[in-house]
Amino acid sequence: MHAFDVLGDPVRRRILELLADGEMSSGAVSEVIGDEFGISQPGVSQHLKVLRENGFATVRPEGTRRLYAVNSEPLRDIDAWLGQFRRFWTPHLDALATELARGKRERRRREAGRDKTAGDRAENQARPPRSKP
Amino acid sequence: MHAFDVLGDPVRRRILELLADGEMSSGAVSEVIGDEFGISQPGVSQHLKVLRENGFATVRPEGTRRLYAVNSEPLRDIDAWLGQFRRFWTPHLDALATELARGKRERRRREAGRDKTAGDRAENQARPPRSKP
DNA sequence: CCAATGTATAGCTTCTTGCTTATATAAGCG
DNA sequence: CGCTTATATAAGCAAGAAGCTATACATTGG
Repeated sequence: MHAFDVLGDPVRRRILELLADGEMSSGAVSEVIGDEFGISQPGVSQHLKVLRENGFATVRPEGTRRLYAVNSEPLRDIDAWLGQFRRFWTPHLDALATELARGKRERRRREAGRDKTAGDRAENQARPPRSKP
Repeated sequence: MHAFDVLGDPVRRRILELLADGEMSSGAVSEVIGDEFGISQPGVSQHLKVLRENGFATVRPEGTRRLYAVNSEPLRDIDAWLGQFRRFWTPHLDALATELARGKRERRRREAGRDKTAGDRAENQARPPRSKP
């Protein structure tokens, strides 16, 4: 199962949010999730299993309980994947300068007289700014 | 459909990667994807529809073709959600200092003599570093 | 050892999704 | 115009995922 599939489920996302505040027992998670989403203990347990098996969470037995905690590695992978798009909303300063000086004007010219469509969006024309100019 | 579900599919992720290099016609995308994943033109078209309807891509008709481009907003949303976990792998400097001075030693003491288990992972004990100490 | 508590697994059902083939729409060209 | 090319939609099917109930396993306290 791919990392993105794991995060595709709202219950699992919520569980991770809970774990982000520190370790939590399976039971404690079940209670909150059961409350918020109305699903049974086995249901939650299965989600925990998915998180576990895909490296999003680690477990530590403590007596009869099982304490879950976030493991961030897969999240970091996702972050890395996202990295290749990050330039779309955090352009480098020089790229931004180029944008302002050249792109916008040119774009505006092309659009003159047309009605407002999706074509307005910056990334529609944006070529990737070279990383090392 | 949630943003994470959209990215759950490898074909859609790949399409976004293609679009990240600039606009591409539906047909061009279909060709590459069909090649790489062995799926039909309608199959690709449906994926493009999902990307479109969920705001990951915009379309611009040009003659008989349809040019697709990345729209980064939903990606930014994902990036934002990921933000609440980013501290796990990029601790603030002051938090890092605290870590080094206090956490590590304490942790090591607690672990002394135990066998190597999942408990070794930093985030297992990690409480969220206060954002503004 | 037994019962109680905490947690996980099994087996089943239902809903969703990602394909496929076939067909519709739409623009360009002779 | 009608044909071709580019793209989208429709309908149907198969696989997988998420939920449920019932049950098994494990630790602990009496």
